[in-house]
Amino acid sequence: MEPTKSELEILQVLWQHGPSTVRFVNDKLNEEKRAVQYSSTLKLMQIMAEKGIVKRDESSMKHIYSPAEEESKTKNQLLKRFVDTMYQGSASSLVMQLFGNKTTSQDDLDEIKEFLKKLN
Amino acid sequence: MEPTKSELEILQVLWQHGPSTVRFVNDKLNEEKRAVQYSSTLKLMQIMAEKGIVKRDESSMKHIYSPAEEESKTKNQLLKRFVDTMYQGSASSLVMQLFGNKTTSQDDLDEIKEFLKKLN
DNA sequence: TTAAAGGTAGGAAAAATTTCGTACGAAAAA
DNA sequence: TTTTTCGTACGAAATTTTTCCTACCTTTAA
Repeated sequence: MEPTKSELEILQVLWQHGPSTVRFVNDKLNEEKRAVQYSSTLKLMQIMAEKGIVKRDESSMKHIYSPAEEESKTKNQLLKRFVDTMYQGSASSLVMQLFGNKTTSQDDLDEIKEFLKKLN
Repeated sequence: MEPTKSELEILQVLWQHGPSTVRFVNDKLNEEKRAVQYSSTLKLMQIMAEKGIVKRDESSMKHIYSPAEEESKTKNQLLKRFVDTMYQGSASSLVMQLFGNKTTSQDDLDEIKEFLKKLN
């Protein structure tokens, strides 16, 4: 299923820090993103559990949440959807746009070239 | 400002077909996307005009709507936001993901390699 | 000149998403 | 033991986004 914007923020935290409690996620959101009440984050994560976006380990009192799907799988899906809607499915169009963009750094370019070299 | 999902659909039509009437956009949406009432599309486009996402030529009875910003500018913004939220701003991560993605066609990959070669 | 077709405006409702107050239980500290 | 702290559950409200009904005007066709 499609994570919403806020749900994606929570997934980011889980991807970055591994399985976490609501408290931990909420702290990270407040540190890194914006002020949000504990009960809001809790509610959202409960909803995500219902939807099957995250799994929940209830064995201890502090429930531990983790992503239901592989990070790469979810990101691939979202990337594909983005390419489809924005570039009619043409990945190369996206890349050209990316590097026509002045804000994309030389470092990024170098990194990709390195990556491509290894690919052959 | 941030176009919503539905607003983006409308922008697509305007980008693809140039300045258009509500009727035309609504027809395209129904052909290409999903069933939607004329008055819904009208309302949305009115809102987009208020927000300044599109401009409106009211000189004739049939108002003509056109994107307020260049297609490439808007897409760049959205792409940048996508890279920032999904890949911590690392464009190279995105491209690597693209190459790992089975849904990206070989032709696309070749084209991207070609493009990157020419870049330096 | 009247009827029909096609246009805009605007409000209200519906749906989706997000936020948070409050109740209540368990654990930890006093 | 009592109080305080920290956790979940749940409902409801707020906000944002989307949909569409209806009124009313203009143009076109009969």
